Amino acid sequence: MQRYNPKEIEPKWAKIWDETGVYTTDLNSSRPKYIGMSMFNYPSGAGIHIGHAMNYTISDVKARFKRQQGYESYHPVGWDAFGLPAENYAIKTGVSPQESMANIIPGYHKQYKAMGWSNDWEKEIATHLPEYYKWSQWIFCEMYRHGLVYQDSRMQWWCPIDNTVLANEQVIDGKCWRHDGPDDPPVEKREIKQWFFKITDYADELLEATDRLDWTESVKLAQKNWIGKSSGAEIDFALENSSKKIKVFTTRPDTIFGATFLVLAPEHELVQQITGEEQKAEVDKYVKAAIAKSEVERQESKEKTGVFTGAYAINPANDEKIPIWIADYVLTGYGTGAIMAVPGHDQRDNEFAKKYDLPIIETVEAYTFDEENPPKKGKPNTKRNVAICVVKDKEGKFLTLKWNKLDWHNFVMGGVEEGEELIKAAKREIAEETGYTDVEFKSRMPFALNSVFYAAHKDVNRDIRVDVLLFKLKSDKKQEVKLEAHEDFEPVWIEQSKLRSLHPIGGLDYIVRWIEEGDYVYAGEGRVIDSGEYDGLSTSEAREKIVTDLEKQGVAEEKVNYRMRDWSVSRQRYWGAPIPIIYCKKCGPKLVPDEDLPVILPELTDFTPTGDGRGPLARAEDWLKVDCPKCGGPAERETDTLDTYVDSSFYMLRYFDPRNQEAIFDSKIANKWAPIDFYNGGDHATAHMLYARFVTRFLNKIGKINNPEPFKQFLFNGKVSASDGSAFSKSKGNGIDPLEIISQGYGADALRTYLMFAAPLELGARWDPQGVPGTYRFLNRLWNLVEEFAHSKPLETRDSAKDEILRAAHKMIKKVTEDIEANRYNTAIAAMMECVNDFYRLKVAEFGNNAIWRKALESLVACVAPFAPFIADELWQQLGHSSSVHKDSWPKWDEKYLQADTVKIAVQVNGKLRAEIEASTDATETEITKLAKANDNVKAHITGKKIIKTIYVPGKLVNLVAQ
RNA sequence: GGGGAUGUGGCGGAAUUGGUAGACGCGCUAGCCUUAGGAGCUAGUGAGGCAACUCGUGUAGGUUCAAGUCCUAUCAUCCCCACCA
Repeated sequence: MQRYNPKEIEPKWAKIWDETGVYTTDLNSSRPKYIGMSMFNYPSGAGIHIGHAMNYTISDVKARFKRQQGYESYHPVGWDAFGLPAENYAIKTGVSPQESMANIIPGYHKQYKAMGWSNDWEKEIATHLPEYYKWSQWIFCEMYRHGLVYQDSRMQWWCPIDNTVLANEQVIDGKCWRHDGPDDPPVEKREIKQWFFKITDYADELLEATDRLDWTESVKLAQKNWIGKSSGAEIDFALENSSKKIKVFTTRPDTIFGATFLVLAPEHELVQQITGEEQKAEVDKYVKAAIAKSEVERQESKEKTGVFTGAYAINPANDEKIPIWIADYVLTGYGTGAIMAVPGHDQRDNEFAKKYDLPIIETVEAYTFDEENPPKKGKPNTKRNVAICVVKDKEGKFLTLKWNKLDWHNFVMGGVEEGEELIKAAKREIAEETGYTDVEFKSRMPFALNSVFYAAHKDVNRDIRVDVLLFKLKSDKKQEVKLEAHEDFEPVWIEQSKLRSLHPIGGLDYIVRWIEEGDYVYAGEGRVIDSGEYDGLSTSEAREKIVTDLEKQGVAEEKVNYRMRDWSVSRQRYWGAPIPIIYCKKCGPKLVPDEDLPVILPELTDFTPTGDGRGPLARAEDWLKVDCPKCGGPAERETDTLDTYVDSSFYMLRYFDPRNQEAIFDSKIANKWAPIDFYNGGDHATAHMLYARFVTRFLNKIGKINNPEPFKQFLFNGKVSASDGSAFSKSKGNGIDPLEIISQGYGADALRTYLMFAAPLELGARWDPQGVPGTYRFLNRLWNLVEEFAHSKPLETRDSAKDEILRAAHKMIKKVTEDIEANRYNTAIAAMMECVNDFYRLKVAEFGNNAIWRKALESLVACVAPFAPFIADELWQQLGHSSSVHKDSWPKWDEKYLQADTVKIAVQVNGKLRAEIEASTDATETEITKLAKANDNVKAHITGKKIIKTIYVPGKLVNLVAQ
């Protein structure tokens, strides 16, 4: 018998797999296809880390599982080779990125193979090779030809260290993603001319299709938020004494009667024109300061600031004259860069109005609904005004009424008579019901509550309007309380913290929030008031009607806005695909003709950015000078390179046809292989995924591919964290090197199995130094089991434990098959461990070379194979196979073996477990109940009691309800 | 501020439709065995109690014959977005 020695068998099998090409995919195979992959790797000098080990093992297990099931399974591999780290390394050391990639990537080959990942190396891709980035450039051209590319000057994030433009997502907490240390400077803004992809043209369809994706829910949500669709209207506000107008975007046109001022972003184009002489100095100062500030600094100061322009606009809804302010809480890049401020129903406008003493008008009342007593159809409606009287004493306690026989405990409240003044009515109620007479009115909740409900005692629908008033108890002075016969209640003072436990009337939540927070801007839906002809409408009705009416006057239109901006693809850097554009003085910017693609990135010796906004490519003078493709005159190439997200937005499709020199891919092959069946990763869940979807949709539109979505299933897996729960980081030096774990003697199999076993994939494993030894022990037990079997004597007699062996094996097959399918790898491994334990227990009775044991062990080895491929192939061979376990070996389970003769039934008395009985599988309810009652312990608990109910759950439990 | 997720032994985590809480692994305890190893095998391991039994899934209520699971409130941790009108 041999001992389990991963150090010996793993390199052996890696070599065999390499030589025999087990993982080479036939893209034209007639088998059903399966393609599973993880986000491709950025090659760095450091080699793979534990996070890579996690990510690629997840997709590898999936691909191997399908390969064993008979699919033509494809686990592609590639390198996201362009990007800043290699370039910065070049700046530092003078080693060109081309050279460092050539040094680094072969090292990765060895590491990937040592991890046992079943990649198809024949189809390897790398984004920095001209044969690949030709297609990055081609996509740029194709988008250009379809009107999806434009050039514009924009204020852009600028990293003062790298001297380059940054994308929004590369700015983290106000600093460059690569320089986010405490001593690093914040990012700046600079105006730069750059190329954009019009992804916003696809915003709606990207959003609309998101719901149907089989993706991790949180990622879908992040995509939706990123797109950030909001529907509303653009409304023109005419300027007073001028023909000019200001266009605002709002999602709440229903609140237009509450719009008491306008606010423009400091960068708004009209600011200069409308500012009055008197205000000019101050406005200029404010605008200058706002522009100089980075957006991050603006966000840091939470306090709203702004200045009055001196100009007025006319509210088109009511012709009121309202002042125009500028403030930096209004962003220039969203909507029209101008808003109508509704301080009555918007938190931000409210803060601003309070600070600068601008009028606040409420035009929306809350509408609440009593779900327990919905209005009944056909009953008359009776309207009523009601006051809720919140009385607070000196100790901060609140006066409530508690009914003695009813389930009712709440504030003092009562009807307001016709023509009666609200505060007077409230005081009267307080005095009548509680006796307190010395109360002082403090404030009224800024919006009323409306509710329609069925009042059973009067058999009518009540339509009530509730005002909430706060009073202060000045003294304990009381009058005599004369209660009517049905009024059986008493006043109770309660703490503020107990307010939420009052009887749940509709709107209680608003009232408590108003009491707790002092002021509370109601931004919800409801009923419109003080809005002229629209009074009484619901906010959604008013929204529609107001926009329609304003549209008729030609001053409004419905409008959808997206938070998402167009995709800036220009980078002032060297290490990327050159943007295929030629600038001609005569003809302007022209595309490089397709036949001249790729535009090869020239070799340089100096990689530092020029610092003038142009990238290092400006230094390649020979390369720079070129003839204009249109007029043939002297021209210059674009010196910007493409954002690396462009390269990674289509790589998954390039895998379908990686060597094609004539096209990005052959549509026939792509249509067979798309979409990617399984994709996973622990980063880039928003931007990369959205860009990949955008580009795929584009290729679908131009007829290159049938499926508009690239990824059928996406699993956003968790990261591996250190044993104390913190993240691994270079600076802490607490990283785990997968190759070191392997070379320590545990092997890749034990490492892979541990990573997949430690936690659900979405959660991410926590590194436990004892974890790999644990899965190693499991593999070792499996090894010894098979070895012992292989060396055992033939067992002629029928196996006495046959049924149990088969049941253990088939239970395991079922669980593992279903769990891998559903991405529950941790419980799949647990099932295999359980099976090994079962086999150890069973082999005590009888173990030897017969068909049953052989079959059982074979299925176990096959199920282990996706997780621990090396040991599986070795043991598969031990079991007498000459072909690899990694193809067409997946076992099937048979339900008939899963049935046992007897089942254990739990017996409860009043819901408490009292016994466990064994009954035959086909026993009837009566038989089982009888058996249960016969149990001694059960007897002890039911004697002297009457069994009033028996609940029987077939095959599981009996619950005797005794009294 | 907004949105989302998660709270279960000493630890990582299991638990279809509500139906025996703690699968599996780590750690720990005891015993066995031996080529004395980073080994293997067997048994035990939520808490309290001699026991019957009682308590137990962040906290407080509720629904139910029965709640980790459903409802209400609340606390904590983590992640994402962050003045988007």
